[in-house]
Amino acid sequence: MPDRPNTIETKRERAAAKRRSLILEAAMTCFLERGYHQSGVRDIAKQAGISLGNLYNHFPGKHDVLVEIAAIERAGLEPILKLLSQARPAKTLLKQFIQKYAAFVAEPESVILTIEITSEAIRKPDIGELFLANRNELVSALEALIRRGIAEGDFRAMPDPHETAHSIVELIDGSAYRSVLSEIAMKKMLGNLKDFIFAALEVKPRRT
Amino acid sequence: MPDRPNTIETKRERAAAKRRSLILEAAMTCFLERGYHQSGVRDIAKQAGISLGNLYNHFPGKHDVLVEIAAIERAGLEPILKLLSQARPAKTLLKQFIQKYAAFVAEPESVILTIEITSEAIRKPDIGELFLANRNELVSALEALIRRGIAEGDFRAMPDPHETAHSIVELIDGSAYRSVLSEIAMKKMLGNLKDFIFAALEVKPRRT
DNA sequence: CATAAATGAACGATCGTTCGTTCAAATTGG
DNA sequence: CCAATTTGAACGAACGATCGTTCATTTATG
Repeated sequence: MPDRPNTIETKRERAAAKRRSLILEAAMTCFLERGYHQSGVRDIAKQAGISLGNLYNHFPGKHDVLVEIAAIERAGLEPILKLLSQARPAKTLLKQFIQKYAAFVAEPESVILTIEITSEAIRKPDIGELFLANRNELVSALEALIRRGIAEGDFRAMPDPHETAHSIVELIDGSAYRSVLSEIAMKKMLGNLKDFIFAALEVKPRRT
Repeated sequence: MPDRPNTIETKRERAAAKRRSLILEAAMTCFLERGYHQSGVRDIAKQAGISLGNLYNHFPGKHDVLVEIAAIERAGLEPILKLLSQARPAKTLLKQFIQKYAAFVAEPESVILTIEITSEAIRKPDIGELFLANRNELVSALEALIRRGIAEGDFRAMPDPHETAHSIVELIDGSAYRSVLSEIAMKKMLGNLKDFIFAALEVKPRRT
């Protein structure tokens, strides 16, 4: 077989993909350590161990590196989305969701990257849309769980389960931010977080 | 009266103070429009209508301008803190707090500035401390209100009123962010916000 | 050998800050 | 009360550094 263009191409592509992910990891390190605007393209290239010019062979520009990183952040949510779609009791699932999601977003890396991305999202529409897409996917899954919980009598009837799902996510996010910025262990907040959320969701027995 | 040194001095000081607030306002405009790192010192000076060099007669550097702006943001919380210390029923006060605080933090200016300041606070300790000080003052006032509500039988006994106060503030903050970033009117979220918070706080009648 | 990958010098722009200078107003001395 | 002197606000050129990006060139590879 003299010509195997696809095989050859994938070989090259594999190498290129490896370089790309190398650059992305390096960029993530820089953004975490110094912040997006404080990190120069030279810093990223140096961290990745490649030349300045070569970085531009793999990415159109600095902005696109951040976009890709923002997209990667999304991947971390996959197992949590899977959890939400399981067919177990709503209460149990919600409890596990709170734990898992809290543990995920309370990682200092996650908090700092999210803040960095959010502040960039204000003026860069493509990043903003990516951010909202991720969020909506999570909220929709949580909303479905809540609706199921209501139907099964585990949760009270509430005016707008979609908004409630948003509230729950924002509550956990807020706690995660605080745990990182104030250097308080997320573990210490989890108990109260669960108490607060379940108190807001659970059915209230009628007075006789 | 030949010599009135203090009067004269205050005259100068008044002028200087006026310039300072002029610069701060200009800087705020720039930071809102372009973001902190995208705003050059020249932009701020031009916006303020003064020269580049003169700005450095009034502020040691760009960083200090942001610090001052972060401190000013705090002033907006004053009326809300006052509200919380009133001697009215806890439920009524909490309802009013949610409305007022939500209206305040859902201003696009407030959201954008807060994100800008937060992202800077990660790596600038002085800004971080200022941010936390503001937050703690608000949370403590809210905690006192909650404790009063519990004592008066309006709210349920909860494991940690301090954490609950944090949760409430973070919940409103999160909604405010979303209302600005997703361009949804805060008004539309207020109903569900109140429902969620009160469901989490209110006493649950015992089953007979 | 042709093609892609990798390099780092170079570009123009802009960054935050410093500098010497100007000048009007305040203070002092006579 | 006027003249001499001190003060500090205002200015913008200049500094060195760094920014993101481009490009001609070299190196490696299929």
